[in-house]
Amino acid sequence: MTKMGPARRRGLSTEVADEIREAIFDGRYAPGEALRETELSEALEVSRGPVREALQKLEREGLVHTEWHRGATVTALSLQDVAELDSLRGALEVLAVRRVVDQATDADLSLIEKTAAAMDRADTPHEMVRCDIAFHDAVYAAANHSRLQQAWEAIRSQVHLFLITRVGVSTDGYLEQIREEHRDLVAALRLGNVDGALKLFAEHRRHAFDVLTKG
Amino acid sequence: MTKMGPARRRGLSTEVADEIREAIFDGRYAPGEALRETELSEALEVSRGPVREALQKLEREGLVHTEWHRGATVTALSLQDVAELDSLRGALEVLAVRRVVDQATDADLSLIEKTAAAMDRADTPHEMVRCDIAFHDAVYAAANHSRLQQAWEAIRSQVHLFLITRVGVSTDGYLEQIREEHRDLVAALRLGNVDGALKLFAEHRRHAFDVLTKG
DNA sequence: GCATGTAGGAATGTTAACATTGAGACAAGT
DNA sequence: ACTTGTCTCAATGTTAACATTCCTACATGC
Repeated sequence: MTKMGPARRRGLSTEVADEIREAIFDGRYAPGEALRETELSEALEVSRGPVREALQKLEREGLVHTEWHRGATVTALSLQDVAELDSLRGALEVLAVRRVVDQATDADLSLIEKTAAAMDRADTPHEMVRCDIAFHDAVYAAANHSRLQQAWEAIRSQVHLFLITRVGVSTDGYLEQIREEHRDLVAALRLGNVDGALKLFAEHRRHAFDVLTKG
Repeated sequence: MTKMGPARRRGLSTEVADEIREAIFDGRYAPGEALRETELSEALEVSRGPVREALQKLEREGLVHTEWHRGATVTALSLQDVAELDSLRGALEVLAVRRVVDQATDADLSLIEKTAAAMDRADTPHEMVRCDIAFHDAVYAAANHSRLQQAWEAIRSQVHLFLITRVGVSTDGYLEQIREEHRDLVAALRLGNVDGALKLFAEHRRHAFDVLTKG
């Protein structure tokens, strides 16, 4: 255990980015909609400088798309986009799971377990999506690989967006099924069985992906 | 063949980023050195706005590291950093090679071949590094996967940096050896043998990595 | 009617001035 | 000698005004 963590300031652009990101996840900005700098700067009561930096940050998360002198629009994921997310996520998770099984500490695994347990207290699909993402965050954190984590963060928000759209076609037993899946994932990681864990993670992704292609 | 490509403007920040990137690769800024906004804006004769955006862009490439109110410094790669680059690159290349073998067009393969052939005209190690990077660029481009390409771009400059440092410990037959390796890689992709190609790419990475750990 | 040309306006790109922060130097106290 | 407090100043964070670009609507010509 470290006695203290870093106490760095965050800056306005970071907070602005957080605000906008939440607004998008809440549906206050729909996919394809324009994010005007002037509008945002007035609403958040900051100048356009930090807003521009925030939009750049969101662009590198793939949440918005910007073009020269045309401003930013909320990303609208096509079927091909979702397929790309699925395959890239697969490549990253293989590495992540391998490292977790190989070298994760008991404290790391406990943290992952905690995020899985938090799903029991989620009663809305939106809450569940947050927990799902938090779970994978914990897995990548346990992998102890800063660049891998960075690569995950570059698609994290897009996966979040995708999972939210999936909520629209979710069935009744959906919440409980997700909870069970994650319990299995944790168990596999605890056991240290690489192949088994990889298989379960692959199935987990497949379930998420299939719902969209079939629905 | 497309008759015309997009004709988009680039903006100052993009050009500033290019300038700084080249300066770093040329060694005009050493790893660990500070990149002052005021200094850059005066040297490039632009205001600090575009410089800030450029530095943000370079940060997402991992070429510089910035902290709150402390400015940007050129990334200094530790041994662990290089190990991270190696493993992440491996995960990405597996996906890339699979897709290239599966679905690359003949035109794509020709482009890859061209970059490998360009190595014959490279006589300095620095030139060779450029060609090496260009080769892998072509592979990722042929994979036809925008997010995979983006993930590669997030570590591309760091790999470039790493390969440049390797130049310092290169032996005599180094240039010709690299050329031969890439000829083999192209041949494997042409043949469409996934496992063979994957193995060769893994060896290629291993060669680069070993030189540093042993040297 | 369709294509082309041309203002008008709104949004982004860029700049320069102002505000805030942090690192180093130096002095005083213990 | 080592710590602690203060000061200074240079660099970054933020702001608001200015310049440029693009989209829209309307007019013009065929």
